[in-house]
Amino acid sequence: MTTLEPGYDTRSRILDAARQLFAERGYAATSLADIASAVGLTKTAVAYHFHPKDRLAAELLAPAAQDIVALIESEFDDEHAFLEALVTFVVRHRTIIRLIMEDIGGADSAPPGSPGEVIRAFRDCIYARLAGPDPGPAGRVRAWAVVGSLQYAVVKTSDLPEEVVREALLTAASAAYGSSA
Amino acid sequence: MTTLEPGYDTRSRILDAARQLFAERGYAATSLADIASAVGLTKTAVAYHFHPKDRLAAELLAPAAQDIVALIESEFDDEHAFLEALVTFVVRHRTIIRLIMEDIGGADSAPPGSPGEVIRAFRDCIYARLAGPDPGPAGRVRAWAVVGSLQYAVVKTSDLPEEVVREALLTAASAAYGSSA
DNA sequence: CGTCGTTCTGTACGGCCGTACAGAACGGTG
DNA sequence: CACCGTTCTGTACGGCCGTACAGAACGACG
Repeated sequence: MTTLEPGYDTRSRILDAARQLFAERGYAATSLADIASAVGLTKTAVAYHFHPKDRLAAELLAPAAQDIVALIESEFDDEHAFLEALVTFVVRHRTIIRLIMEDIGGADSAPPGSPGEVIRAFRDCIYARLAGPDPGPAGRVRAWAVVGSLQYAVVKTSDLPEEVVREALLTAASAAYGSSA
Repeated sequence: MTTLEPGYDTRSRILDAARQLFAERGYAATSLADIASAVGLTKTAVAYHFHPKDRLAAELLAPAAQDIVALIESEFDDEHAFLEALVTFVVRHRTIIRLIMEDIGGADSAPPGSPGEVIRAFRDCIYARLAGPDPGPAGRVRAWAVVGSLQYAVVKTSDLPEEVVREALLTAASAAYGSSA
């Protein structure tokens, strides 16, 4: 490990390939062999670096962790301020947003304390803030519509520059969010 | 088959269970054994009624087929009229909308002429109409946001009455869609 | 009663998955 | 040179998946 350039490290190359494949096909639909062939290795080589498959997801999710806790612990005076922070978060971590929104923690209950548990709590918290306390049917529909718009828009436009997506998404989401009145 | 009550037919019970499980977990994540245990049968019994697993999806998708072709072939003078028709379609077939939007036809290319091919063409057509001809970055983001809001809102509020969801969703989606100006 | 079609069970197969483990290649260090 | 940790290969295992096939149960029909 004389050359410490992180971009050419095998671990980093695996992480990059995994991030892209997870974003395209989802976590469960991407096998270790898929990732391995994308990097030019065997699946056992990938498994050597990331022992359970979960570690791959965990390592990809790690950079977003602080932003997650910042998002759920901060208080926002304006509802629009929260939405803006949420959009910023989603756009910044758009390459792994599918892992957060869909893949990690499906119907099966992960053991308590696992990353899946944390992610689910995060999602519930986001939804609760969007829907507000004791939401009516229209409020529920509206909150889920905002969540869906964030995820889809961000995942399907990964080729666009971050700032462009952020701007357009903020406009669309805040319009949908404020459509109750 | 003396008693022709369709509600108590085994085929119908399998279809109902499959529709619910597909909506909750997705197509690929639901095994024949899951469906079988939900109905109280073995997976081979389910496979007897629906020989390839695809037929299950095909049979669930069939009722929406005419609405699909009606939606992509009709001309709408107003953009808002198209959006209203789209919302109506999505809400009416909300129990299978996940199959259409996500599951059928992922990255792997289905053989031409298969249901997956038709579904993908349908999705592309919907997106093209939402995004308009030669869409800019903001237009792309906005179109995908609308698609995502439709799917999420409809899937996550399956317990609410259809008309309520339709009303609220139409408001939210049209607000997001018309947010360009 | 004998035969048939329908419906379901039991068993088994091949394929893909994640994982485990032994060992080869190789540069660094004594 | 001898030793060692790191990195990767090859092989193999168990588990779950969809599927195939033989046969039991059973009502319908002659």
